Amino acid sequence: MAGKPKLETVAREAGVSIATASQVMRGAGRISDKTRTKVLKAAQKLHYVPDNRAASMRSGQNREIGFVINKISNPFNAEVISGVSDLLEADGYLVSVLDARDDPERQGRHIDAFIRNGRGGLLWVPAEQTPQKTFELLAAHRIPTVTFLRRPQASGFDHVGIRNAEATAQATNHLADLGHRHIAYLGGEELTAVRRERIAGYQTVMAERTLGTPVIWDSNDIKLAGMQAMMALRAAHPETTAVVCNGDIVALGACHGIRRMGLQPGKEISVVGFDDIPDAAVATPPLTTMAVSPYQLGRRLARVMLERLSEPTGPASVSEVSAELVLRATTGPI
Amino acid sequence: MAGKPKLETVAREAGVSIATASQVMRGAGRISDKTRTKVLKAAQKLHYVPDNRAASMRSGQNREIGFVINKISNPFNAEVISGVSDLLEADGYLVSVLDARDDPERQGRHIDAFIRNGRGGLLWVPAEQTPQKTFELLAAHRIPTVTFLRRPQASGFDHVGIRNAEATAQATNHLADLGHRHIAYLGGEELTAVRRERIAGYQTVMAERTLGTPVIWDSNDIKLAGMQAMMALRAAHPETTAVVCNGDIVALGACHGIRRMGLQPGKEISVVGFDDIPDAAVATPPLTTMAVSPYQLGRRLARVMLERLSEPTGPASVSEVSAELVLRATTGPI
DNA sequence: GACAGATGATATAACGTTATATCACCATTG
DNA sequence: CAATGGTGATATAACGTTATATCATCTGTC
Repeated sequence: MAGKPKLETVAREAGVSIATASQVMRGAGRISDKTRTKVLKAAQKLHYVPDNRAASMRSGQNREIGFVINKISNPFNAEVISGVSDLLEADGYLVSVLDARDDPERQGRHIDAFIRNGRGGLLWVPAEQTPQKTFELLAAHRIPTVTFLRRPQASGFDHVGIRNAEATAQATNHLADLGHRHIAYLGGEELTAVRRERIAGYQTVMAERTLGTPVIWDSNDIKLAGMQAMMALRAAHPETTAVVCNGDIVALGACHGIRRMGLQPGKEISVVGFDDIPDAAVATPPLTTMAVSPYQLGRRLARVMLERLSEPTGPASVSEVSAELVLRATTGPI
Repeated sequence: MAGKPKLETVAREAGVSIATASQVMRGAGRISDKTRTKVLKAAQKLHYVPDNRAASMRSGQNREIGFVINKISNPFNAEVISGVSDLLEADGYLVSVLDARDDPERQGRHIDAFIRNGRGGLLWVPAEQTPQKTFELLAAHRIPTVTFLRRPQASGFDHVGIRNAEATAQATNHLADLGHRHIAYLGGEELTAVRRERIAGYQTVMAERTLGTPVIWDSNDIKLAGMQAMMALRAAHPETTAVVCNGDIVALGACHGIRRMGLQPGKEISVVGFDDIPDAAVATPPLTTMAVSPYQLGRRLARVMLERLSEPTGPASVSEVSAELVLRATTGPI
């Protein structure tokens, strides 16, 4: 029971060469049934666990996939992770998650470590303000990379995302159809790529249907902030009767704020969320929202990665998924 | 711009030996300032990134820490992860998260891959029904391991957890002090180690203060289930005027259920949660709960890991943190 | 029975680092 | 001036795999 058993230990125990033991362990080459079982028995007896570092270094292959994400606690992300790992694990890959918390510096460290360790592929929601350098690094090292949600400011990367503009346009149209004219956009803080797209969809409809002047109101992505922002927005623009929100968390906060003001979400003020997080359906009142199935999105992301891995040199693909309007109780006629 | 630059490429560019380049890169050995800058310049020019696999294989060191967890979306866990990585990253470690989703088989695969890749240390919330084999594997490979929250059924592992029995006893006492006698325990499904401890604390107080007969009611750990469970519990035991919950999510669901029945949380029925997740403070009404700072808990966890890493052979330590009763609006006199 | 072609096993050189030992050189000292 | 000791650089052998080439041995065929 001295040091860890290695291939050599197993080979000696089974009375074969290292090369043979190696071939048995990974089911390659031509090996007779007799020696195969001999080696497997020896490996089992010694509790042999192969060293992936040596293997991946020599073979240039690594079935470890990293997923760099920016808010691990977001239930939407959690579902995406489930979808991603279910599909990739079925193919023998392992997915490990790194939370960059939207800090480009932390993200840089993570990606650096990722390259250092010769991982097999990277799934990545690029942080806002990601320096060009990071993209170049990944390209230079030819790391199979699929960006997610946030379309990178660099070309040559596969991408899976949501049709954001289309979705908020649909939400705004829904509210306009109900008779609302003073519709505000609530949530988000900086002009992230995603938010820019969503705001664009909202503004297009506001202009096309000649509704009230667009109002865009910032809010941090937590419930409490959403509540305060809703109250401040209403104070500044009392004519507002509906809000399109940047996300469900803010939307739920907004509903809370509406009740705080003695009004009812879906009556005096209508609210549409985005994401359809689990809480949306059980909130009081249940939230009308733009839904994309995060689990399915995760599976799509995994599928794109598998394609990239099997065809490392093919052209970059971009696939975008439509969101669906889920009608619940927070929207109603004016 | 052919293959990836390696130490040899850098050394040649700088006109020194590989050994010298290696020493410069990791700041070891005796190197003159002149050659140091020469090598660093060459490395920068070539965009050299060291290969950690080779380094860790040779040196036997790896500053990658894995965190195997069971519900990545739980905001409590997310905060723990923040605390853990903040502390460990400051020491040059990298934390990657694997979600086992309480499936011992998936967990086994993750830990297996972890060992294969020779990671530096493991932070681990053992899944329920973790086979003894998994513990033995970790012990045999001498992986620095710290278990978290769930005390393992094996000895020799460092552990960081919460004083569960003490906490639920405090919650129950609080309700009893307010005059409640028929207090139920709501939430959880199987007799997990954590839940067993919490129920024990509840039962002890129920017996010591000769309150009503203890009622334990199962519920899945999602809001909707908590709501339904509360309504079913009340139907079966109409005398119940207070519930101690297994977690905040169930507690929030329970409050929802109470309102559904036309009653008010904190008036007709009191509710105490557990965890103090962000939503607890902003719910209507704000939730009384047993709080442990997950961020601080994460830092504690990281500190124990650092100690273990610096002292691989020391005796196993167990440290448990007390929870604190946070009074909000869901508890009141009978 | 000589030869081709399978079949099964093996020797050996990588993969890219780091640790150890060694070496050349120069300055100091008695 | 020989002996000592410090400084800066290097050669070399690991670390544990896998890929390639090679080598016996056996089977069947003419």
